[in-house]
Amino acid sequence: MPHNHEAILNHVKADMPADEVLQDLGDLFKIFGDTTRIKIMYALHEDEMCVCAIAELLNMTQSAISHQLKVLKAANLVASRREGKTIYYRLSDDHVKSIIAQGYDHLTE
Amino acid sequence: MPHNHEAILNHVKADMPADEVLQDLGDLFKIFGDTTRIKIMYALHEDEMCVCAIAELLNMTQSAISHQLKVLKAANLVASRREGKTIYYRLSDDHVKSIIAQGYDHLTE
DNA sequence: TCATCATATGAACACTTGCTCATATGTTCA
DNA sequence: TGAACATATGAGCAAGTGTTCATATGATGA
Repeated sequence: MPHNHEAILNHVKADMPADEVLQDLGDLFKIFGDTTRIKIMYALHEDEMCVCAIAELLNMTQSAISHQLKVLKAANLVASRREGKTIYYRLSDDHVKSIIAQGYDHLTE
Repeated sequence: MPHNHEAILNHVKADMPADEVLQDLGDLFKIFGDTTRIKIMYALHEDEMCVCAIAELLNMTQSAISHQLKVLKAANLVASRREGKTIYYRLSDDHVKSIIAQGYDHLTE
């Protein structure tokens, strides 16, 4: 007969967050899981930047950057302000920096 | 004429990690960007578990779990030990917990 | 109001990804 | 050695994702 895990399962189940929370967590990290978005967030690390500057920095299309900024904004990872024709993007809070830093730590060990 | 970003670009470029590092960072977070893997890591949060227990907990195929454990192991996020026929998996370091915790913080604000 | 710059958006396509199914590997015990 | 259990693996497929291309929206200044 297959072995039994009743004890462990009951214990772990009790500590498990709701499915919805875990789904949201996955969705959040999915956003960090793309090099272009990582680069954008890194670029905004110290200062705000306009869309075309980011595009020039990453040597990518304005459209591609704009699409990604939309994703980042929807996840509350970046915020923006308009100044004339130009729109400046910045990181919306410090979690971005901490998350990336933790990831970096894991890599460099 | 389009506006100029020379100053900002030079500044940001200097602080930008190598492309390879950013690629690795993206690849790492990509692994956190899946609900099944998040659940597995959460399940291992406190204690090691064998494959079939995880499968039972998540109500998923043994094969599906095994495939994901392989991904997690390749990224050094989990480690395993054999005990007879059973193989127990555990988190390989504390970064997993910190990364998930940071993500959780971002969500609950 | 018209031309130009800055950004956003939608459709389409190539590429990736996670699961399933079938099967292989590895271990134990009789 | 063979049967049963635990896990791993490979191929295949449906669903998701990031970029491009064309075009739309919005703002400025002449």
